Amino acid sequence: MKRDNDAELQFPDNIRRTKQREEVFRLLAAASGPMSAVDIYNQLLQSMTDGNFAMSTVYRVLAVFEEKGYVIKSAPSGSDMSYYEWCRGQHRHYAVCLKCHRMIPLKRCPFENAALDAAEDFTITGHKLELYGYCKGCSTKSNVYK
Amino acid sequence: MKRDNDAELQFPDNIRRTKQREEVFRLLAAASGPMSAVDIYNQLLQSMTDGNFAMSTVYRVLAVFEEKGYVIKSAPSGSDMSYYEWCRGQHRHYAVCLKCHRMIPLKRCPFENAALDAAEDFTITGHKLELYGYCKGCSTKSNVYK
DNA sequence: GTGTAATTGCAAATGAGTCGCAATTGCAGG
DNA sequence: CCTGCAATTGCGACTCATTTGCAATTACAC
Repeated sequence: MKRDNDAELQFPDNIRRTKQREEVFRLLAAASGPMSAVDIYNQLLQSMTDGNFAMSTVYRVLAVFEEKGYVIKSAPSGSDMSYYEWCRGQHRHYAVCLKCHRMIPLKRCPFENAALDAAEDFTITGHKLELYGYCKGCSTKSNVYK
Repeated sequence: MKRDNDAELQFPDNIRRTKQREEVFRLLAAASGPMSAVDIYNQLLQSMTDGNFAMSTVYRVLAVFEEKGYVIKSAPSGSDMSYYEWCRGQHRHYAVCLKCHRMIPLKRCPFENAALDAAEDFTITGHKLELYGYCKGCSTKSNVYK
């Protein structure tokens, strides 16, 4: 009965604890899928009746989490903003609904199993794949470019 | 010797011809990969010593091309802007360099051939896959949601 | 407790992309 | 070739997600 991404997520101990960061962590840990910064901000405004929360703080907290490798930032085409997800180990793919923009996690990575039956009840009309890494020039030279 | 995406690209005949559209078409047809609107704008400024070119025109021309299905718009994560590519038939995947952001076309679609050896001389450190389509709710209801 | 560096709130800046509007241009029909 | 009107363009102002400068606040080691 215990899902493997439920209650066992802990606030990372190599990151300075602040109320704001704990709140963002709490939301991301409880979320079923990626959230936008605005999503997070709005939910934060509701749950916090005391201190204020600045939008810029949300972005900065997310940036720290991402930099430390706890959060994955992604920007599905069709949406003009980024989505953030607490990283739970195994890499994930999503089926993005063209209409409501919901991101539905795939049951498994299609590269391991080409069946592509994706999530249940999802009509696939297209897909997008991007590989990341370094091209010949960039993998030999050091990190100079921009 | 004749590459299949070389000289045989024609300006579409179901689109009104203007100097600006022809120029954008010329650039995209000559490009080896996707270009950003800013790329296009800058190259246009150089090659055209006569009339002026507005950034908004570039966006509008690209929008028309995309709407008619001649151009594919994409936004690789890590870059905060969109890239446009003249559509040459078969769908394409790219290896995106994390450093210089160049988009290098894959020799074939990894879904057809899982080898994933990608372009030559490219070190893959990760990949991103997105499926597009409609979730259960959206595929049954009509197009109301935003 | 105290001090200091890290973090935050705020407000202003940025930058890609969009939009309204008046001036220009493509092109169908004479 | 000329005319007229709808489509297209240039311009500048605008939007909106995200970033940044700075002064005030806060976490946490000593």
